[in-house]
Amino acid sequence: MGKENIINADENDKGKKGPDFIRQIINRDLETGKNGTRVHTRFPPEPNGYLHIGHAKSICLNFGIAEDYEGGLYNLRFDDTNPEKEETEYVEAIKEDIKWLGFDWKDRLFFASDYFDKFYEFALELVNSGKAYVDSLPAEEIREYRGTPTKPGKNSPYRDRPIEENLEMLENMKNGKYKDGEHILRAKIDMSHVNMNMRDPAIYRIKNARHHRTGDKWHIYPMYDFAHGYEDAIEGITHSICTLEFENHRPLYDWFLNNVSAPCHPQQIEFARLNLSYTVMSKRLLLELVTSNLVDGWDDPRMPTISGFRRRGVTPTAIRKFAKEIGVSKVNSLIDMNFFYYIIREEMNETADRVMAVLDPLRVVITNYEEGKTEEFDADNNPQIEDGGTRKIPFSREIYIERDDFMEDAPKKFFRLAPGREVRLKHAYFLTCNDLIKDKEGNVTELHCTIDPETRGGNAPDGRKVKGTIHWVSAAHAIDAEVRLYDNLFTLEDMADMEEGKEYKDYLNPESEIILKNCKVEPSLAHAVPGAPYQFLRKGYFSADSKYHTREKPVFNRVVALKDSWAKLQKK
RNA sequence: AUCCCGAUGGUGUAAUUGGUAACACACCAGAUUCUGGUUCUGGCUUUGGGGGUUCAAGUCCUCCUCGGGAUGCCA
Repeated sequence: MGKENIINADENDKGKKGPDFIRQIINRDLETGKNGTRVHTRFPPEPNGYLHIGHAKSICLNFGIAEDYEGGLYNLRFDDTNPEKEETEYVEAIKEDIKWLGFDWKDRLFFASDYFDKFYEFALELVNSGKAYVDSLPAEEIREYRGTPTKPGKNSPYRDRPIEENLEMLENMKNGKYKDGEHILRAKIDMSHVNMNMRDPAIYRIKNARHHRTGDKWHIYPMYDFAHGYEDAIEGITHSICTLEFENHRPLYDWFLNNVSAPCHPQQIEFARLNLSYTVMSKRLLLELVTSNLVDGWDDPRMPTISGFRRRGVTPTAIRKFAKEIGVSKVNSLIDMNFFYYIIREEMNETADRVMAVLDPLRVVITNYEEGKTEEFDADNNPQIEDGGTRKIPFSREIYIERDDFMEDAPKKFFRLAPGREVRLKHAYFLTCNDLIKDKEGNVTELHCTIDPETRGGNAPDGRKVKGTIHWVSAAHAIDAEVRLYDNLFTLEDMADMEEGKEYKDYLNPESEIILKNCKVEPSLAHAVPGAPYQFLRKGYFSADSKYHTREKPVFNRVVALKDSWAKLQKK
């Protein structure tokens, strides 16, 4: 049974890639029967901020692993051991984001605070076996006593406090008899250990603070290192997957489990957290962006948060695909944001309905088209899908085209509209520009063009070709819309490379959000709902903004631009 | 400085665990196209350095170099 459960390259990834190093470890454990046939993981967020794409990687890893193995289980556990930083608001937001990603933890929602009583029993065990003591040194002195990586620390004068006294003081700590920081419970390990984490680490600190779930019951709160392994053990976690910065803490994780009567001993495995170019993944910085109103909340479409990407129009499947494709390793790496954009495009190319929207309108009068006349064309919704269906597009004498689809002095390589040149209006007619009208400043304000009636539907009976096809909307039928173009939040590829003396705000991209208020979109977009992807033909993938979009005042966000080889050519 | 971890093309991840270094992205060139999108074809570039074991090393050993982490009563 366990053997059949083992993931190999063939079934996991169509023979392309072998299992990642974590799944290899699990495969081995299954072979040796280390945990029987069980595979049980968890995602343990601290409810002190919103989830970002880096958390999504971790969720997809942890929960994805459990889903991969027959009978695998995964828990959602809030690691709420620090009452001063955590809030219920975040708990709800985190649950919503994970659900949206498509994971269902069923009845396995837990809180570290549910285990506070058990933690206390474990602490008593440690005290009773002489492996923990109450220290009364002030924080600064504890720091001094700890030494440095090159100099060993020295024992606290309170290190050999009698067990009975420790017990009594711990009880008093618990009951709120002391002020914050007055005493601390520490593990008695080794003050000269080469691993600083092992130099008598803190177990309980006094915080006379109200906890979002346990209220005023506790006056002491457990430290991460002490609590985390117990949380895992209590839940029967088999593989406790965390990020690289906890590698130095693994000996501690194991020490705490080894020195009490823990129900089992999960294995901690570390992987490299996600770094994405042109953005930051630090909760502190993201919180700062929000509180200083540099962005429009945690779900600003420029934010690398799950809720930000959701509002922008990214789909959960794209995020999951991304998480899978970037892989897992122990190397600190920087993923190119363009790779994420590629994943989004790859999906939306298949799923997004094509529509026409003119972002920067230029009026075109078709001088040989009857005034007041309207006709309709059938337009395919998605050429990638066989039965993608069609919709009607109205056409009339005055239309809008994209301003940069016209050039007065056009180079040879420019395949779009220019005086005397002919292009195709997508789905409609061939169009030739005859005249242009300018304002006093010399800006082109209107084009006078003619269509070839013979080319109705988009093809010429005489077989002549046009180099360019452009999109358009009928002026009389267009819907006014606001369109927001989003781009990278920061201008620096690797935000870890910030120059000294500068702060991350110095690298904010002023063009990360461009709001266009005079856009003209085709009538079918009247039914757009947030989350549904559209391809604005030749422009990019867009979705209605979940915060501001209304039927009366449409607002569309650009999820990602289309590849643009003309723009690339121009740069040369 | 000490300890821990890591190093495979421009980027990210593989390599049947000692047996032809591959997949994707990016980039370049061309073809196709009623989206300068998509699709297709071709090209480019890789095992950080020295030494060793072996018939055979990206993989094992050793030294070096470089990068990251660790000196919270944060997680």
